[in-house]
Amino acid sequence: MNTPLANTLFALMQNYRVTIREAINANDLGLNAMHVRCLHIIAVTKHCTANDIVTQSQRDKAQIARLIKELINLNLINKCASEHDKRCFILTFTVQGSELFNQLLAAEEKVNKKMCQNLSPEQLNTFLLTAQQMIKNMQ
Amino acid sequence: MNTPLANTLFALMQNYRVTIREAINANDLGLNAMHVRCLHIIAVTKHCTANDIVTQSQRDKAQIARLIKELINLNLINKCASEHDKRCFILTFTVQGSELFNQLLAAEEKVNKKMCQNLSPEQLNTFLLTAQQMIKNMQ
DNA sequence: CCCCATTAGTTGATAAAATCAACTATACTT
DNA sequence: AAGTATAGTTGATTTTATCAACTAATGGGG
Repeated sequence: MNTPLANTLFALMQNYRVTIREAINANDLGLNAMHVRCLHIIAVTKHCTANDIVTQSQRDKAQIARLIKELINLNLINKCASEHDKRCFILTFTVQGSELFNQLLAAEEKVNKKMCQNLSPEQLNTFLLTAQQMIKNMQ
Repeated sequence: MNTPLANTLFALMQNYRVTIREAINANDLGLNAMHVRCLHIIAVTKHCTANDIVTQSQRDKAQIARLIKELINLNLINKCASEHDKRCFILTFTVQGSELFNQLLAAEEKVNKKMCQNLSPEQLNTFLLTAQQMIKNMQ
């Protein structure tokens, strides 16, 4: 946190967070970061269940259950019983939900573009590789 | 959050957070991330006041007031009235506090070393420069 | 010099987020 | 069929964060 590297990483993340929050403007819709995260997980997980979100997000299942309930109340997702396992509910986007999610993606893409301006593809690639090496180093 | 870059950054931060938490083991001492952050700010700010922490951390002053109270109760810092401005209290480390803070620094340094192994100084430098450019891009 | 706007810090109340534990219902194992 | 594991829900609680009101001190302008 006080090494130049950790400091820079923290600053970068903080900036990213603030910028993406503004860009997404999810607050106005009653969404917080965890809601957004859930939507992402639902989007990339086929036949996504609550439990998929729990394992991918590493959060408490009670918390996830409540987030899901809220997303359903906001009419962004549906849950329908799984045919194979009656304990599970499969989560899917509603029309509204996938519309909103596309807006999220567009906003994120915009922030990404902004963050990467003035950087060459090689620079970006090197950056990514270094970051990935760091991740490996810590495992 | 779903672009490769944002994803990698998130993963890196997540890893860093987990690793540093283990290394620091601050939980055992009753410290959370904000406590640690306060300690850092106190360490780098000469004649640090509660308000310095508020502005540097961007948190609510009520929250900071309570964190400070806790750090005092843990006997890690002292507050003594400022001579120049009777509204202010100057925060300083106790002996215990600076001992603990040095341990924190050592732990952070260790994690930093781990994170940077297998990376050349040039690679690290390029990484830092790119990250800093990104921060600039977002401002 | 005094009034008034500003600033530092504290406190109470409340909201938001996260965690724990108990519980139901279904599925799997043997 | 019985016991164990898994998915999800719910209530209670804890932890963090935020809002608003307040005291006390400062400092500038009339």
